[in-house]
Amino acid sequence: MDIAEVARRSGLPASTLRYYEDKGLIVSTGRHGLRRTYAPSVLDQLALIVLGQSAGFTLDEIRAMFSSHGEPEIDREALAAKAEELDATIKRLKAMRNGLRHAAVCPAPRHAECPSFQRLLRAAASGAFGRRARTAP
Amino acid sequence: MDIAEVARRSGLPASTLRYYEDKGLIVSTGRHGLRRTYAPSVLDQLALIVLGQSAGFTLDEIRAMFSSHGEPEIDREALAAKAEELDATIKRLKAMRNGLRHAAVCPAPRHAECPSFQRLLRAAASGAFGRRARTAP
DNA sequence: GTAGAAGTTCAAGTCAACTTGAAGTCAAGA
DNA sequence: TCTTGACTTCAAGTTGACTTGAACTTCTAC
Repeated sequence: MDIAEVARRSGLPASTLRYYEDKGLIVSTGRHGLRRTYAPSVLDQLALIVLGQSAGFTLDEIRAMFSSHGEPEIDREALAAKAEELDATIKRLKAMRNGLRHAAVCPAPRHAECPSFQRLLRAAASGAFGRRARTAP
Repeated sequence: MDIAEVARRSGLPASTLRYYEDKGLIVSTGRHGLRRTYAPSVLDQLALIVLGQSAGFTLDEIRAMFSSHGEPEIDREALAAKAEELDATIKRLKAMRNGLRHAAVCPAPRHAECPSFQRLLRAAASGAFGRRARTAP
C-alpha cells in the first residue's frame, strides 16, 4: 500500500503518517522509488495509536506500550499501572458527566443552592482529581 | 486572600493564577497596592476548572460552561451535549483499560493470537473511537 | 517523452497551556 | 528609613502533536 491508501483507510493525513514514522511509531516496509510502501498491518497499528491517544496516552507512552509492529511490549506491571491510571480517569470523568448531566436539568435558580452541584464541587475541591486531559471535539 | 495563599490552597502556581485571570477564567476582587486580592470563592472556581480540565475540556470550553464566579452559565442543551461527549470518552477509556488490563495477564505468546486483544483491535479499527485525549501523569 | 499529480525532505510555523526571565514596584519588618 | 522578598507586567520560551511551505524528485497517463 502507498501512503495515500493508508491515509484514506486510516483517516489520518499523510503528513501525520510520516510524522509517526519519524517518531518510530510505525514503519514503512520499503520504498517504491522514493515513495514509502506499507504492509496492511500498519492499519492495525494506527488503530491502536488512535485508541491509545483517545485514552489519553502520549505518543511516547504509546510507543513504549506497543512495539512498532503492534504487539504489547513492555512489562505487565507497567500495563497494569496504565490500566489503573485509566480507571482513575474514568472515575473523574463520571463525576464530571454526572455533574453536567444534573446541571442540565437542575431546577435550582443558583447552583450554589443545589446539593448535587455542591457534591461535585466538594469532590473537585477534595483534590480527588488530577489534572490535564483533553478529549475529542 | 493574596495570590500566595490562593496558590498554596489551590495547589496551582501563581503564574497559572495570573494566566487564568488574563484568560477571564477567574477574577481578583481588588488590589492591595499592585497586588491582587481574591475572594475565598475563587478556590471553588479553581476546583471546577481543574475538574473540567481533568475531564478533557479546554480552558475556553470551561470558561463557556461556567461563569467567572463558578455558576453554570450556558444553556442546558449544551451542558447535556458535553455530558454525552464525556460518556463516549468514558466508553473508549473503558475499552482501553480492559484491553490493557487483559494484556497485563494474557498468557498468549503473541497478542495477535489473543481473542481479547483482537476484540480491542477490532473496536479500535472500527473507528468507534475519536481522537485526542491526555490524562494526568 | 513529457506534463502533472503525488510523493519526498527539511525547516519552520501553529496551538494550547503554561513557565521563565527581565525589569520594575511596593509593603512590612528591623 | 531602608532593605528585602513578594508581588507586578510584558515578552519570549517550552512542549506535544502536528501542519505547512519551499524546493525537489518520481511514477503514471497520455
